[in-house]
Amino acid sequence: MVSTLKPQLGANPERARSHNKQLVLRAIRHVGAVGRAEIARASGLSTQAVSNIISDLLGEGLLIEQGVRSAGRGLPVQQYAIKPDGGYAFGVEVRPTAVFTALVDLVGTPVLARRTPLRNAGKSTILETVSAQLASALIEARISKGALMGAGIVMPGPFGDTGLTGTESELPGWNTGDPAEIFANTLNLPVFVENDANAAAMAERMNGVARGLDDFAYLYFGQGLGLGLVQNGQILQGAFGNAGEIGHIQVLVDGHAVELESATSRLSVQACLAREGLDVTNMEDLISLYSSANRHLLVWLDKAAQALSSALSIIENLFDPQTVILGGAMPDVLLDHIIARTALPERSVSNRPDRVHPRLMRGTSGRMTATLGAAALVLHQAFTPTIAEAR
Amino acid sequence: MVSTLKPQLGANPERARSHNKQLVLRAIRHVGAVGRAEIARASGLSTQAVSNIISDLLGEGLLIEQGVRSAGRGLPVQQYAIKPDGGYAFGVEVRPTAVFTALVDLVGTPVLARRTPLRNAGKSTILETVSAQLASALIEARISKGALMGAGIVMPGPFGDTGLTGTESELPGWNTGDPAEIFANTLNLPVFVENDANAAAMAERMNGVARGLDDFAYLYFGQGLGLGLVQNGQILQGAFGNAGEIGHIQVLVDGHAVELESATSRLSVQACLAREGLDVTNMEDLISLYSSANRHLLVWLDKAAQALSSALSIIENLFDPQTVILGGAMPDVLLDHIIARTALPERSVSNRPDRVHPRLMRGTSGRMTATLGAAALVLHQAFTPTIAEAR
DNA sequence: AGCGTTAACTCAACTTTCTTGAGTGTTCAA
DNA sequence: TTGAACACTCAAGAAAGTTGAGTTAACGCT
Repeated sequence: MVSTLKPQLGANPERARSHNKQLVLRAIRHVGAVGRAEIARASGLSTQAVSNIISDLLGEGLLIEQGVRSAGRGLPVQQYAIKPDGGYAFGVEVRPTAVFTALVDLVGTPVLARRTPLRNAGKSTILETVSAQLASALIEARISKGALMGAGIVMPGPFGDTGLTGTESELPGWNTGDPAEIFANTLNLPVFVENDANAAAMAERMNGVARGLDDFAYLYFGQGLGLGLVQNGQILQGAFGNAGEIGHIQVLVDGHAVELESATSRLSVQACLAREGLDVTNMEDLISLYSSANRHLLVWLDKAAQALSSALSIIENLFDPQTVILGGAMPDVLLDHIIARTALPERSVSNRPDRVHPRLMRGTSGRMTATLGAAALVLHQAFTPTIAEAR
Repeated sequence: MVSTLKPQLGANPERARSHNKQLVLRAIRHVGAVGRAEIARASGLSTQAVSNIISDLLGEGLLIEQGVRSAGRGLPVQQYAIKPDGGYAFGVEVRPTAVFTALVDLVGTPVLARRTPLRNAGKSTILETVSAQLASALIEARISKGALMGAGIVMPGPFGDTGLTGTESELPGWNTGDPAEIFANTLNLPVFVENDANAAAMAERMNGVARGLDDFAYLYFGQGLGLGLVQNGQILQGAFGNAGEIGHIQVLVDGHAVELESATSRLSVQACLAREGLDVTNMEDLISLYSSANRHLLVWLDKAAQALSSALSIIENLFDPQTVILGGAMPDVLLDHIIARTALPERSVSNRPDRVHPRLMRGTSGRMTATLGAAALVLHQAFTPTIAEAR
C-alpha cells in the first residue's frame, strides 16, 4: 500500500566535498592539465574552494603538479594532472572457458593483462580464479591492496530471467544473487558489473576514440553483437540492466528479415565460412583470409554491412548519438572494411550537416577491449560526481 | 587546441540546499503524504535537516500539513503534502494551425485548457498568441505571474537540420536560434522545450499510468509516431535533442519492410481509409467507424499492431524499460484494440516472469496529452534535484 | 492500569565546507 | 614605467549540515 521511497542522496557537507573532489578530478582528467581558476569557472565554485580541494587531492596522492603555463596576462597558471600511480583498477572479463584480467592505473594505462584458462565454468571456480589473479597481479605489479580502487567485472548478459535466456554462452549458476555483491564480498572491493558492450564503451570513453564524448553508442562484436549506450556520460542500463540487447532485433539483408546477430558477429562469420569448408577459429585466420581477398568472407562482409546499415538507422534515430563506434573481437581491417561499406542512412536525425564526428568510427578492437573496459568502469566511477546519482 | 571544460555544477551550501529542497518535494510528491523521519532515511540526511527544509517549504507555501498518522509505536507522524496552489505551470503545444495551452497546478491538476487557432504559422504570430494566452490564463485563473514556475513548450521535432527535415508538419522559421531561449525572452519565464512524445511521457509520469516509474518508453500517436524515452527519471534527449525519432525506422508488415510511421499514425489511418473513400478528420469519426466494426479500419488496426510488435521488440531490447505506454491522438478504444492485438515478442529482454507492469499499457490519450505534458516538464524540473545535472 | 520501550520530533551546540574580500606576485600593454 | 589583468593565498564570516540530549505520544507487556 505505502509505496516506498526510492533512496536518493541528499547533500551534506561530506557528500558535497566528495562530489566536488570528483568534479575536480574529472575536469583535470578531461583536459590533461588545468589550473585552478579554470576549474572554478567551469564548476561554479570559488577559486578558494578549488584550491582547497586540490590541496586535499595532492595530499591523497591523486594529483601531481604539472608545470606552469603562462596564458596571456596575469600570474602563470599552476597546472595539475592526474597522478598515474594514484590508484589502480582491476578489470575482469569472465568467459565460459577463460578469465581475462587486467590491472590499469589511474590514467587508464594497462599495467598488466593476462588470460587464465578455466578448468570449468562453475561459479566457485570462477570466483577462486579471479581472487587468485587479483592477488598475483598485485604482487607482480608491486601494488598494495589499498591502492586498488575497485574491480570491474564483465559478464555475458542478459541478466536475470528473460526471454533471451537459454541461449549460447551463458554461465551457469549466476542467476541467483547479485553478481556484483558476490564479487564484492569475495574480492573485498567495490565492484561494478556490466556486459561486454557497455564496458567496451567506457574503455573507449576513458582512453579511446570516444574520449570526451558524452553521448555515443558502441557496437561490440563479441560472440554475438552487443550495444553499449552512453547517454550524458552514463551507461544506459535500462530498468533491469539489460538495455542494448541489439543482437536479436530484425534487420534487412538482401530484402529478407534476419536477426542482426546472425549477420554480424563472430559466430556468424565462423558459421558462414564453415559452410564453405573454412575453419576459422581466431582473428589471424580472418586477417589472412581477408588479405587473400577470400570471396566468401567478402560476401559475408557485404551482408554484415547491409545489416549494420539497418541497425545504424535504428540506433541513430532512437538515440541521436554523437557517433557510433564499432569494435570488439574482430580484426581492424575487417571493421574498417565494414565501416567503409556500410551505407549511412539518409533518413536519420544523425544525417546533419554540422556534424563534428563521423557517423561511424572504429574503436579499439581485440580480445582485451572488454577487460580494459571493465577496469574503465572503476575509473569512470572515480571521476563521476556522486550526488544525485540515483542508483 | 585547449578542449573546453564542460560546465558541471559543484556543490556549495546554497546549491546543496536547493538540491535537498527538491529532493524533499519529490519524496513528498511521490507518496502523497510522508513524515520527516521517513524522508530523512531515504535521503541520508538527518531528521533535523529535513525538518529545517520542510519548515522552509511551508514558509514558501509549497507544502501543507496533512494530518498525523500513527504508525505503530512512537510519536505519530506529522505528514506533509504538496500544496496544490503552491505554484503553477503553463503548458503550450504549438501546431501549424493552432496553439494549445493549459495551466496546471503544483500537483498536476489542470486549471484551464484552451485551443487557439492560428492566423498563420509564422514565428511572430505564434509568439504573440502564446503571450496573449498566458496573460489571459493568469487573469482567468486569478493567479499572479509570480506563482508561475515556468512554461513548457511542445514543438514538432526534429530540431536542427537533419536528414528528416523537409517533411510535413514543420513550423517555418524556428531553425535559427534556440526556441527555448526565444520563448524564455518573450514570456519572461523559465522555459523547457520538448517534442510531443517526450512531453506526453512526462505527463504520464507525473499523473498518469507511469506515476513513479523511472524507466519507460512512451509511443505517442500524433501526426506521425514519436517515442518518448524516460531513463532513470530523466528524458533521454540524445546529443542533439532528437532521440526517439522512431517513425522512420523500418518494420515488417505482412512480410514487407515499411516505415513504422506509415503503418501506425494518424496520417496513416486517414490515408488508409481515404483510399477506401472514407473521409476521417477527427477522433469521433474513428470511434464510430470502430463501433460499426468497419472492415477497412480493422485491417488497418491489424497492420498497425503488426508494425507495433516489431517496434516493441526494438524498444524493449534496446532500452529494457519497465513498460511501454501507448497514447496520443488516437481514441482509447482503438489503442486498446491495438494493444490487445499486438504480439508481445518472445525473444525480448522484457519477456521476464517477474514483471510487475504489463509490457504494453495505454496512457492518457486525446488532444491535450502533449499540452499537459508540456506543463509537466515544468513540474518535473521543480521536483528534480539539481546538483550534477549536466545540462 | 501502570510502566518501560519505541519512535518522531525539537533545541542548542558544534562541525564542515564554501564564500568573500583584501592582499600578493607575475605578466602584458600602453 | 606604470597600470590593468589575472592566478592565487589568507583570514574572517556565513550557510547548512550533524550530533546528542531532551520532549512527547503511542504501543504492549505485566
